[in-house]
Amino acid sequence: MTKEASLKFHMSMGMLINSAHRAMTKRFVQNAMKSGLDISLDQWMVLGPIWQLESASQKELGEITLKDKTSITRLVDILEKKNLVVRVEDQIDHRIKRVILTNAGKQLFFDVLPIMEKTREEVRKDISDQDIETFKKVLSSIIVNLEDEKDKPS
Amino acid sequence: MTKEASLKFHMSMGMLINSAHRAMTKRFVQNAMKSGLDISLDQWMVLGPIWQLESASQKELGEITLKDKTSITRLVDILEKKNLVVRVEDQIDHRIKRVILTNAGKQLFFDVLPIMEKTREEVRKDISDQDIETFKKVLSSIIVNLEDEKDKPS
DNA sequence: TCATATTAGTTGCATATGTAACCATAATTG
DNA sequence: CAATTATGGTTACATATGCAACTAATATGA
Repeated sequence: MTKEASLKFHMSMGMLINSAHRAMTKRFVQNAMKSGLDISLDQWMVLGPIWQLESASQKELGEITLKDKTSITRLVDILEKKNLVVRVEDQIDHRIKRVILTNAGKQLFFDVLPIMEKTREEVRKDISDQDIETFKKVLSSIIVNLEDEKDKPS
Repeated sequence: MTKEASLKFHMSMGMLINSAHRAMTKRFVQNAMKSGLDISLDQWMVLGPIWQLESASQKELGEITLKDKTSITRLVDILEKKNLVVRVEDQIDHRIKRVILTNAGKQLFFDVLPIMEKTREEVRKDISDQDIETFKKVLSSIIVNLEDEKDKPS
C-alpha cells in the first residue's frame, strides 16, 4: 500500500483537509523565510487583493478572502506594524478604513510572487490538472454547503 | 455564473482550502453546541483515536492525527481540564504519558458520533462519491508532497 | 428631526498552531 | 560505567481564528 493510499484509507476528510491546510501554510512560510521574506500565507492572502485593488476597505478584503472582519482587523494590524500597508479613513464615509500598500508593501508583493509560484508547484507535484479541477470544484461546493444561513443572499 | 463557479474562478487553491477548512471546523462546533456538547473539531480528532486505542501515548496521537507533539500536549491539556481524559505515566518508560478516557470522555464520544455524522452529511451534500474519492486522493498527495524532509523515512 | 437600526471596525477571551528552547528519562557507545 | 545522544513531553512567544460585546458613524423612518 502506498503512503497516499494508506493516508486515504485511515483518515477522514476533515483530518485530511486539516493536515493539508497546515502543511501548505507551513511550507509557504518556510519558502518565504528561506528567501529572507517575513510574511505568512494569511498575510499574503490579504496583501494580494490590496495590490490588485490599489485601495480596499477592510470589508472588501473580508469578502474577497472569505475571512471574518475580526481576522482582517488583526491581519491589517500586523501588516501595518510591519510598515507594509497604511489605513486611511474614507473621506466620505468615516466608518470605512481604506488600506493601501506602502512602497515596502509593493516591493514585498513582487518579491513574494515567485515564492508563491514555487510553493504552488511543490503542492501540485504529480497531481493532474484534471484532478486539481475536481479538487477545486469540491472545495467550492463544501464552502457553499456550509455557508451561514444569515449570510446567504435573500 | 453560479456561486460555485464564481468561487472557483476567483480563488486560488490555498484560499479555497483555507476557507473550507474554517467552515468545516466552525460548523462542527456549532452543531455540537446546538446539542449542548462542548467540544471542538481538533479536540474530537484526538478524542476519537484515544477511544479506538483504549490508551494512547501522546506520540501515537500525534502520528495518527498528523499533529505536532506541541499541539497534542495542549489538546490533551484541554481535554484533561474538561475531565474527559487523564494522563497516566507509562510504568516501563517513564518518559511516556498514556492518555485514557474518563467515563465522561467515553460518554461524550458516543454523544458526538451523531454530530460528526450530521456534519459530514452537510459537508458532502450534492457532491458525488466519485468526486469525494478524487478529493481525498488529491489531499493525500498534497500532504505527501509537502512532508518535511527530516520526517521522511530514510 | 430625533430615536432607532445598521454598518465598519476594534477589543477581550478562548482555542489552535509553529518554532525554539527546555527538562527528565532512556538508549547508546567510547 | 560515564559521557553523550536521542526521545517524549512541556513551556514561552508569535500568528491566526471565532464569538460576543463594544464604539463610532451612517442610514432609516415615525
